[in-house]
Amino acid sequence: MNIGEVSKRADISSKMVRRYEEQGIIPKASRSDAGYRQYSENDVHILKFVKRSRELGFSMKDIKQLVGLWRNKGRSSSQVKNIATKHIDELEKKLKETQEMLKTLNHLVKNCQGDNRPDCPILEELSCH
Amino acid sequence: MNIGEVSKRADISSKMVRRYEEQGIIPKASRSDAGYRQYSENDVHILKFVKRSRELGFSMKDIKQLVGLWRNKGRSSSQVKNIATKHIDELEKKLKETQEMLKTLNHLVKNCQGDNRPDCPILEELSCH
DNA sequence: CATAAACCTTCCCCTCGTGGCAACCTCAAG
DNA sequence: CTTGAGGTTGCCACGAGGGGAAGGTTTATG
Repeated sequence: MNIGEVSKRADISSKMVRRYEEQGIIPKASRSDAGYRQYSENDVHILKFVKRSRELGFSMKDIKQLVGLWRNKGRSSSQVKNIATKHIDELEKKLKETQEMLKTLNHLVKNCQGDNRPDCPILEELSCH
Repeated sequence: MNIGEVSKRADISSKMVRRYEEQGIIPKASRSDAGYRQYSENDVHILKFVKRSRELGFSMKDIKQLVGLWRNKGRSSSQVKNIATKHIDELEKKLKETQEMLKTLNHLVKNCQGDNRPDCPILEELSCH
């Protein structure tokens, strides 16, 4: 299987498949006589794992570890849980920050007429704080 | 006022003050004989405006427009409101995405023992989907 | 058989907001 | 006069990609 095929199957751009290989997240692909990367079903499986992990917001650093643990049958589930828990903490922090921003922004927008006049409480707030 | 002073007053690194100037977000500072950038109270004010806008998550592109509108007395508040509303929409989208991730992650972590055994529903989910 | 389209390779630059470092210049105090 | 603090420019890095050039390969078609 060439990179285009594996890319379609895992729904990851060829570009990123090459990059993941560089970063050691997926094993180095063997090459055809012409130097084309060759992939197996197993590679598709790994790439889907990576994709799903990205969808859950894990960083590439985390994913590298997760793939390692996934392939290591002697892992302990606590290692995986630690990575996930740390990630949850970070996401919750971001969530709170975003909620704070939204709270302020919604309040500002509600008080802005949005007409042709220049008076604008949004600019007021941004300038005075 | 030199860049270090204005940087302290607005709580923005000197680096970023120079960068904002490059990007045309703040006016080009005049220079002393030695080539040092010179700032006024007004510049501090603009930089604080930028800082506050960043804290509300606006992009630099948005901020450039906001600063322009702020300084333009002939603006209409609808222009400002449009920028803010678009930003709110984007933040809400991100918020939902983060909440979705957290929902899944919390569910997974709850079902993971986190012990010395290799069995791990987190890896299961990541690999099978 | 030749040619064109589709595919692969590596390499470099762009994003966005920021930090760090190097090399060099200037200013104020001891 | 020297020293240290602070200024100047310029380049490189992050993370997670995207875009595209320049060139080699494969495959289908006239």
